[in-house]
Amino acid sequence: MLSQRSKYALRAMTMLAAGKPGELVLVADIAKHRKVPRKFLELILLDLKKRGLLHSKRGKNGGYCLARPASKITFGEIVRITDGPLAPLACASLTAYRKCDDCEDEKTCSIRRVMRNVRDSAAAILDKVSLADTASKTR
Amino acid sequence: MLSQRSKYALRAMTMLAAGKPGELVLVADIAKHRKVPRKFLELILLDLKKRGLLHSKRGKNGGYCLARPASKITFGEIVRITDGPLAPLACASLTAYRKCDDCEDEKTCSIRRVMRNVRDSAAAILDKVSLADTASKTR
DNA sequence: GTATATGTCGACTAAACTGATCGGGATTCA
DNA sequence: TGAATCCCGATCAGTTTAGTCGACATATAC
Repeated sequence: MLSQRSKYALRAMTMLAAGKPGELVLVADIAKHRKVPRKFLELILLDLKKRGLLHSKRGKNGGYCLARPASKITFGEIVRITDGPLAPLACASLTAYRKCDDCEDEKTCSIRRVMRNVRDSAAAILDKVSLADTASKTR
Repeated sequence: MLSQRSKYALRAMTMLAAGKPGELVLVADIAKHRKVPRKFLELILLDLKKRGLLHSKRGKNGGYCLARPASKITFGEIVRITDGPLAPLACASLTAYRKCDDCEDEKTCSIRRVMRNVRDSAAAILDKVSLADTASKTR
């Protein structure tokens, strides 16, 4: 299950995708419209910014906007940033591979094989769906 | 990502599936061969038993065995017992549906729609793969 | 320059969860 | 009886999660 963090991130991003590209939106506005605790949202947006998904401007009339066109930001990216790898097992992850501690033979591990399939099918969806695919329906 | 619990459960179950049907196996043996902390494994097996996946016998010459043919026990069942619903969001779950707190219109929620697809594709795999599919390769 | 709005950031907290251990109880068999 | 074995409640340390607080940096408007 996705963390609250991830859910909030997705909500915020779909809201930004629904507006005009480049238009700055206040953290407070996102928090209000998407029902996200304000201060918590700040942390999440900051993180998304550091990972290159958002731009921000400080000071008066500041705010956040998408760093790229909505069509170039996928659900997969957002989820990986806020929740970590998609794969159910680290040894089945592409973006965050790590060898199992106790598994001798990765090649023949049927658990890994199955989980790799799960990962692949999740990635096939999440890495294809972009914020643009949701923008029209979200407002 | 799957919890350690789930990983241990899957390892234990594949081991039981690899043996003769109905043959009793000691917790201690599973713990040893699958490198799972013994006491922790007891809890997990007990849980799987309560949910109808395992049979056990107490006392001398006791042990655990699968409660059904390996072909009738799926990865999906095991994961749901040890890790909860497959869906990334409760509102996208079939077996553990719960309405989103803050989502007004489920019908048009694009986040939900995407996550429902992810759930469906994961379930399509995990509910189809059974322990029998792994048994031959696991020994 | 000053005031003010706004993002930035580190520290902090309470609660829940995770992974695991301990000690003993109940049951079965020989 | 006694050894083997599953059953079970209590406990625990560490991590994660969700969220708050307060101060600071920066930009704009005046």
